[in-house]
Amino acid sequence: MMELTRKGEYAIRGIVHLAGKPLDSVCLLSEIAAAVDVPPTFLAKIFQQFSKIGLVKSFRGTGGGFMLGRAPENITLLEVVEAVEGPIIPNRCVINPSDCDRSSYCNVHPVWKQVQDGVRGVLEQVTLKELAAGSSKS
Amino acid sequence: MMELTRKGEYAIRGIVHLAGKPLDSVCLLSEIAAAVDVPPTFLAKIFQQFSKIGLVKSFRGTGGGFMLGRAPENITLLEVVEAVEGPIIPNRCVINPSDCDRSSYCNVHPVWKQVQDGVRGVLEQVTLKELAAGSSKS
DNA sequence: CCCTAAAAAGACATATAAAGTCTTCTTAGG
DNA sequence: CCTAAGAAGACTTTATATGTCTTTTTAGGG
Ligand code: SF4
Ligand code: SF4
Repeated sequence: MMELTRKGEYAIRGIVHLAGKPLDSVCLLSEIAAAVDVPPTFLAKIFQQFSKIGLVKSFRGTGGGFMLGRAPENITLLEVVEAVEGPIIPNRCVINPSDCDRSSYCNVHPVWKQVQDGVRGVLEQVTLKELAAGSSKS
Repeated sequence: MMELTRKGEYAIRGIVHLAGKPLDSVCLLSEIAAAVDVPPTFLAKIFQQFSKIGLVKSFRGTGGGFMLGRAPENITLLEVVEAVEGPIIPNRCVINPSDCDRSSYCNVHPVWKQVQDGVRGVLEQVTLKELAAGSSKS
């Protein structure tokens, strides 16, 4: 359980690859897709999501492509994951306690909050800069 | 992401209910299902899984039913969850690094191990005894 | 102005997994 | 041998994951 989807995995690979590039260099989607071994059409969808929330900047037309929206040290893995997978929710009652009648007295409920905080805490400590370290090719 | 399935949620509810009963009392599946608001046929499947690994003991025929396999303070939430949901795997490379060519140099890989350990750590600290506290009726 | 290169958008298709049901079989007590 | 349970497995339905395809928009260059 608790498994990251392919989409999430691809998203991370893609943006980490971008983070390994020099800042302000525009990168073709096709180039990224090939480098990280992801179906280009699928990665396109993912980068569109990134673009909407500003995690990456996109440029259309000739000479277009993608670049990182912010400095890699200011983008956390948590942001990336939540951008494409949605919030970290170990159980639905965590985000919406009224979903479950039992939430008011349930002893399990707080455990899921603890799990959520734990996972978020780990992912929040990791930045794209660290993740890209060592994989910078030109 | 990271969401527990209904099956997992039901499993917890069911076994916690059982843990709230006096030890050595046999409990009907139908009674449990009604008490925790789960489709009886579905809960049956879940308890069969529990039974196979000894988390609960089952008795067939007239006067049959289920009872907890061990004392509730010796059963952790982690065991219950993993019994029905399988191991906690934030990403497939965690359980089988050879799945991914990149695992040898990937900087993301260790983060998922950290997440895994974190989640397991939380769930391992919680026992059925604590979860059942306060919900003992008869 | 037109042609081409690129991303954006949305409809579509397929595969897998989750969620639940149904039927038949086995076991045990009375 | 009849009835009350759980065991087992096939089956169905629904939702999600994993893509693909087509069309549109945007931008640069001749
Ligand atoms: S029973 Fe408890 S853990 Fe389960 S959904 Fe309700 S509040 Fe959450
Ligand atoms: S790229 Fe890294 S995180 Fe992703 S599957 Fe491979 S080893 Fe795991």
